[in-house]
Amino acid sequence: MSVVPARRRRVRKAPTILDVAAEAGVSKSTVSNVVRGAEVADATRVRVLRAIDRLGYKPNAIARQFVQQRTTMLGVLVGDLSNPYYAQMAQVAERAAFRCGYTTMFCNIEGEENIAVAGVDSLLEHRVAGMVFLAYISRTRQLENALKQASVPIVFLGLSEQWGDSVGPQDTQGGRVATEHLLTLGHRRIAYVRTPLVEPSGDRARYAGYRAAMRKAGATAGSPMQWQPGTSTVRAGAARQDLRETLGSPAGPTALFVSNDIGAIAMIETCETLGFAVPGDVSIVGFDDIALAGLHRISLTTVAQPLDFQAERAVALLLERIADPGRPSRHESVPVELRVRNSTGPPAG
Amino acid sequence: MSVVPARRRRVRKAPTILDVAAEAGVSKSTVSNVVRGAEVADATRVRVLRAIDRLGYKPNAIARQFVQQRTTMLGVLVGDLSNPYYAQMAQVAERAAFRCGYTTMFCNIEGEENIAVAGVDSLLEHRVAGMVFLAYISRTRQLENALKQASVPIVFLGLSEQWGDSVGPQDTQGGRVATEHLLTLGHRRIAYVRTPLVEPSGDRARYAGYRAAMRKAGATAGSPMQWQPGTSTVRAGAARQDLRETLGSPAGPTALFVSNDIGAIAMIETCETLGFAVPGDVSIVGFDDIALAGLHRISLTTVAQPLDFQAERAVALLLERIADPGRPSRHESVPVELRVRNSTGPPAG
DNA sequence: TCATATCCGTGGAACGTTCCAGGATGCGTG
DNA sequence: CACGCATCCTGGAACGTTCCACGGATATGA
Repeated sequence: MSVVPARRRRVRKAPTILDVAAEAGVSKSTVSNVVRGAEVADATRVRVLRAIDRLGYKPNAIARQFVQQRTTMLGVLVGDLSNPYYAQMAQVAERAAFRCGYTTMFCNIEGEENIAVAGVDSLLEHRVAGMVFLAYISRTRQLENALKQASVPIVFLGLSEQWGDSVGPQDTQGGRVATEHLLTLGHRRIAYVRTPLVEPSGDRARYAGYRAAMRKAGATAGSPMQWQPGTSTVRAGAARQDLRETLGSPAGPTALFVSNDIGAIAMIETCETLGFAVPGDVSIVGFDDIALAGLHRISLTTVAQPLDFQAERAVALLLERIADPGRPSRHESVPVELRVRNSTGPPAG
Repeated sequence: MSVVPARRRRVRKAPTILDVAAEAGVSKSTVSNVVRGAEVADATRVRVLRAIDRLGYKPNAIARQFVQQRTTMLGVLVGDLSNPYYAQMAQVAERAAFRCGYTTMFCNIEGEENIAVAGVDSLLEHRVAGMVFLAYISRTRQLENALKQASVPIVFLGLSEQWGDSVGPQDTQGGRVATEHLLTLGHRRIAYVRTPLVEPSGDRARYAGYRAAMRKAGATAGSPMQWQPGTSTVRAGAARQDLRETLGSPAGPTALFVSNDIGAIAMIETCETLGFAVPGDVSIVGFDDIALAGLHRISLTTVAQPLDFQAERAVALLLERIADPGRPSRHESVPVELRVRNSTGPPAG
């Protein structure tokens, strides 16, 4: 009876570097060197590679990450994957990361803070090398703390942020050109419509652009109308208004600037359901230029922001910071561009 | 001068279980027990929890996974996140996995086999506990091998497969009801249009349903028309045809059954660009019922498959198999339902 | 021939956790 | 008091890799 405790048996245990070493008749270090692409004499290398092939060895990334005390995983906190705005950025970010040898862990936060906090925790427990924050959630104290206490780099994508790195569109400029487009068409009563689907700071900047353009043209800027897609009432300040009445009244807006495309498309739907033609009775401008906006049937005039480019930059910034954590934080804002389509036209009458 | 090699120093090293143990005055095992929720006397537990809080300790999932020789990560191979069909399923799958304590690693394969193979490799190196295959790529030998050699469970989502588990829609039934709908409207010349955006086996089944319905009604089923969205030519067998001529000819189809919604919506665009009204000149039916199809401006008649339900089931099947690898493989096909909207109507004349 | 340099390969420590056998303590019972 | 038992905690081994200092050949130069 052996005193040595039997090695726990497993079904079809995956071969390790030691199995390969034995098979090839070299030390584990040599196998490690081959796998990592370090200098090894050619003859030895092929011997090892053959052994790897015979055994079907796959390096254990978990063990590697464990010993190296760092991972090649990025975490992505994404607001809502079924929203094409996020989906597209998420996709590009994943591709960019993969190209650089990083895998990507996603966490859908669905606009809920507690999920977001749990997601951050989970990502940190998995020791991701960095995080991409790609969400519109209005960050409360708890989430803010969770993010700030995280000892890993964070890049904010689609918005600019005081701390960490960030990549976002030129929101103010975008708000301005959208509004100027409507003014040029002859509109004077233009409303700014805010939906919950946009990040608060970006929203404020877009509104600021709108205000600036209105003021410059001598038109009166209204306060933002809050709108929840799917409903037909809006809130302006404390007052609730019925959308049908608002648009139907003689003093009502002839054009709407909705702060994001998903909201703008939903607004087109709602307006038409209420019997207002777009752009005949009301012109609508969006923001983002998601793929959907370009469909003929939709044809939304919008402010295009280069989603792919931003996602690429975000990953690039993140990797730079991972490589050099001491680097001062960077904030990139990328130019936007008006895309005129068929949801806007001159005001009626 | 000390002979003992100095422990490599790191900036702000994350606290480990040992730091917590020292802080709380207990052994590392006790801390481990607290963290894992094992039985620990209440007094000790609070002492440990306080220490955890003071130090800001976060369990190291990498180390845990390493010692346990298994992870709580699922890999998802997704065809194309910017396609809402996948995005929605991916989102639901991620949520379901997260609820069960699993994190999700995504890999966008973008329809390219070599990316898919590299992605599978990467997921396996990270020792994911299982994989969800959510893509339309036609699997060539190499990818097929990579998947089969993977020693982890795989579930195919959105398609049925001979091996592994799978969850998919009742494709044949769906093809039948879509076709019957058009027949009922009075169409006799109905074409089946295949785009590269659908998984081959699902496509074949939908076509089979179409054929069956046509035969039963005494109409002649054509061979599938291959169509690449964005172009205006189709291939039927070996022959290339111009879409404008095809639809314009007196013997041309009065209705199209496109095998997926993204393709169907693109087809509406193309038809209208070519001057054919939908549904006036040509009726179009899709398959999937993505959110987009329900927009007023699109209003696509389509075969609805419960995407959320399928994604949930796929994760459930995967976790069951992870828990019991010996379980016989399961294939679930879920019922579909015709959703009649405004892209179909009686044939012209 | 010896010293030195170069080239390749090796062995051991370390990473942070889990798991398990067993130790310490306290309590009830014969 | 001795013993058994329950309760609670502990220490060590193991996981698969990387990294580093070192070792043994072989070549080079004096």
